Amino acid sequence: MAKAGRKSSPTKSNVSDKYTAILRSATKVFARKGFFNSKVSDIAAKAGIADGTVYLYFKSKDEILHSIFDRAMAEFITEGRQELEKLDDPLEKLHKISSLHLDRLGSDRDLAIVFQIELRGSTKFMQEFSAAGFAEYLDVIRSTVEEGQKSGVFRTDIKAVICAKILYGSLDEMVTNWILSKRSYPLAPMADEVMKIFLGGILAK
Amino acid sequence: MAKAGRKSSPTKSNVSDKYTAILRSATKVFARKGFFNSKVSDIAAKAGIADGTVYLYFKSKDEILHSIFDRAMAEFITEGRQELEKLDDPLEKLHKISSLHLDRLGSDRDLAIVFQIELRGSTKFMQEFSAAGFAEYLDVIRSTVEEGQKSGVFRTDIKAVICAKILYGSLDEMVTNWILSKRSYPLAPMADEVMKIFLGGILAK
DNA sequence: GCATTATGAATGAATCATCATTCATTGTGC
DNA sequence: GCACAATGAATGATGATTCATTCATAATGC
Repeated sequence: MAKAGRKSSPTKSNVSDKYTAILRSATKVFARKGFFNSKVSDIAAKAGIADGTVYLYFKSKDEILHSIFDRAMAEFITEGRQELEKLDDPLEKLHKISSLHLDRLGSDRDLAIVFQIELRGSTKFMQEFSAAGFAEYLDVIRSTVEEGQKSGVFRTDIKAVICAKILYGSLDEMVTNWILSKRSYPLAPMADEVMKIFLGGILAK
Repeated sequence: MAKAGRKSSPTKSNVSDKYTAILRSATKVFARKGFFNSKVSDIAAKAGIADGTVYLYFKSKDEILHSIFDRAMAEFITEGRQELEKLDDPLEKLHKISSLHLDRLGSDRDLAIVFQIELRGSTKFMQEFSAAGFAEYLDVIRSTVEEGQKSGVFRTDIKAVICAKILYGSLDEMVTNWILSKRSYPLAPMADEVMKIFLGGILAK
């Protein structure tokens, strides 16, 4: 049973069509049931294809999760770097990082769930994740902070690595909370709130 | 084959002995291989008992994970409240929260791994977690911040909930990083670093 | 004290369900 | 009618859970 009639499409398109259909479908299924509770047949069903077809595009269930991550992360980092290059002020850069982070995950709840929850569901993935994109991401923040310290905008009596972890941790927590919350609210605006505190601290002057 | 001779032990002790032995062993196994990749037989083996015995103490593998969490969280919250009652200054309270948080997890790596990684490995657990102790924990932080706002120590132009999430997120990130890092360093001292930034922000004056 | 029986904790082999993965078969475009 | 994509039923492995059985100890009767 095909999803919907599309037989006529003259382009031989569907080659990579199906690839992304599987990724999309898998993201939804993983988000809803968790990686280990998701059956490959669920993914296939939601993508409107047969179980076996999945294996024409992916070597294993694991590889699907990896691909979801690799794609999203690569895209995110690339786009991020581009945006950052346009800016000079380290302060503006940090702002941009925050809003990109929340924008991106805030606009795709399923992807956000896979990132926040499933990707961490095993130390195995975590370590691969950690080795790959994550460290890189933290490093972008860190070096931005250092820039700001050199230029005198930021305090120099604190360690840039710690700052980076704190900012990342704060954003991350915003996302996790947003995912778990029953109320639905826009995530992106939280960037300002986070920055307000991250920059100025919570002490009264 | 019994583990080792112990026939002579006169106390009938072992009743709850085995219960905690299983919990301890499970914490190790879960930490090392992840919940879904851990076999009940691994847990039993490490605890030095037969597979079936596990089911005399726990209804299911799930229940083991739950118990690990329930125990640790209850203990943590109780101890935390006690410590906080001794203090008046909201600022000191936040400090105490941070160091308790990092102390506790920093002194039991396996438990930390289960908390940071495994517990979040499924939205199911996450939501239960969220409903139970986690919300409560966040709330302790939030109300402490509010206290400080009323007494004038903290800025009033920021939302206490956000502050709470930021502090929690920051601590959480410190723990996660510590777990994933190959270098081993003491976690607890990070509390000061976090507080320095959380309180004062990163902007130069 | 000694033999005899009862208890229930502990065992671990067997059961049973669940899926990831494969592959013989069918369909399709050229 | 070929080359290749897609199918989905069958396969095989895995591992949680069960349960008939063992056995150390305790209780009882003498």
